[in-house]
Amino acid sequence: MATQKKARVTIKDVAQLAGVSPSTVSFVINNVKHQSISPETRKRILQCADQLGYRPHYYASSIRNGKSHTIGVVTTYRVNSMYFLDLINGVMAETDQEGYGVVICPHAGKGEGLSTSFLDYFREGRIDGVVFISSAHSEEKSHECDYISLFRKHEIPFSVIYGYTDFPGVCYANTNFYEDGRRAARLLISRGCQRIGYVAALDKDNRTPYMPKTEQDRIDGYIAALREAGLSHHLFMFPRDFHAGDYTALTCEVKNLHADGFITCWATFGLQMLTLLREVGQRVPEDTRMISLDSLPYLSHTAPALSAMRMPFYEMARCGTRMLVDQLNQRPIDQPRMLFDATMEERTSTL
Amino acid sequence: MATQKKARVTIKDVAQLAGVSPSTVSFVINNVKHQSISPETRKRILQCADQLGYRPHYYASSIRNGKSHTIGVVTTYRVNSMYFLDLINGVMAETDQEGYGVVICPHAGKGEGLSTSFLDYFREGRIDGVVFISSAHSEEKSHECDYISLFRKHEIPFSVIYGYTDFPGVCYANTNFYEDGRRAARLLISRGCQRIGYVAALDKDNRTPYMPKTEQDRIDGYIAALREAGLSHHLFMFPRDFHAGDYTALTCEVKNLHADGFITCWATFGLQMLTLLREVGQRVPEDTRMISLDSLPYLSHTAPALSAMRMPFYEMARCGTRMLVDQLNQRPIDQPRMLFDATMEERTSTL
DNA sequence: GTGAAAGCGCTAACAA
DNA sequence: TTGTTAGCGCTTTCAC
Repeated sequence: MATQKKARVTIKDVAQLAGVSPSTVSFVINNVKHQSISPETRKRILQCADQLGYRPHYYASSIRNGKSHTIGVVTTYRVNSMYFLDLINGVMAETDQEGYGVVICPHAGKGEGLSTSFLDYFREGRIDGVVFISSAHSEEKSHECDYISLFRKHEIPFSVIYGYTDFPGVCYANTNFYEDGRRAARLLISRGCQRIGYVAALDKDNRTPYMPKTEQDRIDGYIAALREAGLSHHLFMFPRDFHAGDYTALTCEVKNLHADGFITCWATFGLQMLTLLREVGQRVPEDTRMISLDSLPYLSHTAPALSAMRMPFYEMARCGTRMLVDQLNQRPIDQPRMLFDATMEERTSTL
Repeated sequence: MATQKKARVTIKDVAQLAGVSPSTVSFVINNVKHQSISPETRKRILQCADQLGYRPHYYASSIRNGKSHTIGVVTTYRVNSMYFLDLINGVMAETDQEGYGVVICPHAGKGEGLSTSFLDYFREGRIDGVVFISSAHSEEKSHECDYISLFRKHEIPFSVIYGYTDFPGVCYANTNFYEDGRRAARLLISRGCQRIGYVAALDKDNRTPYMPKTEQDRIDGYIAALREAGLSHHLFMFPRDFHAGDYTALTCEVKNLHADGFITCWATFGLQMLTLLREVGQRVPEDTRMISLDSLPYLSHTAPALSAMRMPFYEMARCGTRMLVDQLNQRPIDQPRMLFDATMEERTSTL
């Protein structure tokens, strides 16, 4: 005779083995308050459950108490940004602790426009709420609003991570862009820099400045720090991937400034600037110091190693997730608008 | 009076609106074979469902037919490797198509040792099977076996991605390390290189060679390519992050070889080698060409831009997921041992 | 071609 | 302190 298909161990099996009713087992397993259980019974039940390797069927209990105990992660962009690693880790750190599950709501189709898979997930009872990962520093301005109105229309609990809108009653876990710019500038100043340039980006058309509010915030912070120190500011707008094209004009610009410090809006710009400075014979950090306002995972291996501000994605994700879970459990949220600072990763380029 | 809490739309609601019984709705929604439904009824039901925004409760149907229609992703390491992005995208590309959900089985605790959260997930009926993401190229040798025996012991369907074991009856989606080494070498040869060095890594102790089977495979491929071309091989063993310490000895070694081409086992090594070569006055790619056997994001911004082999994590994940889903649906698996080639990302350093 | 009813595994109000 | 029982929303056999 063939091996019997190993059947699921149910609450009934445990009840039978322990000689009690299923409900008693349920009470014990779930540690129900206001339900007294004699110590012996409790112990016996726990033992039996253990012995049989019993685990409550997640879906069955979910269906009964009307909560999936799972949250959905919704992203505006496809899941290919490096930030996503920190984000997912942050989300999971919090959900693990709270006994929630996580599912990533997939981007239907090619990925343009807003993806509404979360809506199906919600209506199918697979998620109780959404951690919405926005994209404060990118162009897709309008989408955050669209998503938020969808959440509201369908009464889906949610929190926003890395967002740029500012709706009352909505929970945000954001980055403190102003402080990032300010701290980077202060670091350079503390290293003795006097002429500090800020390298920002042109838009994809290589003409108009790429200036979302977040970038403006950083620049404001940079300017504020310089002003405090009695220094004047110098703003450059460089095309993306300028190193791929002809950038002699930019080289002149940079030379003319005689800067002894640079802040770049992105690490990719920082890398390109390092090359540019080497080409014009300026040593980093001896002649010119440099720090970028976001980070990459291998900056310690560039030459010189590029200092950077690591964006606080892990922290934002934890916080945003916690706020969502608090909502789901009707716990009060003390501070619905949280700002996180980047972490300074100081390396050779600012020593 | 307060707004009524918006209740879930159930199959009963649809049935009522359409003037039929719940079972009929179920038949229509699930497109049940061998159950004839009059065209008018079908149409009416579909309309009503649409009108009410009905979506079947995922958990309720799962519980009825005994499948969660969800697969778990289990990783040996914590979710911080950059590979994870490609992996998760690959997994989801396949699951979306098949109507499966994905959950990431979290690493309990600090992350040492094997994490058994997947076991609970399985017993709780939250996942039907596991896509196991191993770590062929890392030290945690023993774990893959441990995981596999656990899967088997608990009769959990699974497939292995990026694995190094070779159990009969197990589905693998792996990288073709031998070919990677061979192709990299052939590229350099085709560019005219005659003296090609391979830079491998020492273990974390900085003494013993770090030589998992996968690394040996690459080196074998490299040697084979050189032999085909009548060239001899030159193997270096460098400590990790050698650039952080005193590496004058290594510099001499490199100089003495008078190499005109280098293959590095990792991109981080490639970056460090670029710096080292610049320091000894060798131009890349004019004097010496270089390619690394794994990739990093934004390598196009290093100077010179580093050529690399992008590991086929996306492809492996898709394939491994497909094999798992096939298992779950008792579909035959034509080829349980799949090998994928890396993608050549040619940049300045090998031009 | 359609409906009634049992039951998946679990929870919670109510009885005992 | 414990057991009985009626569902949660859905599927599926069987009867009509």
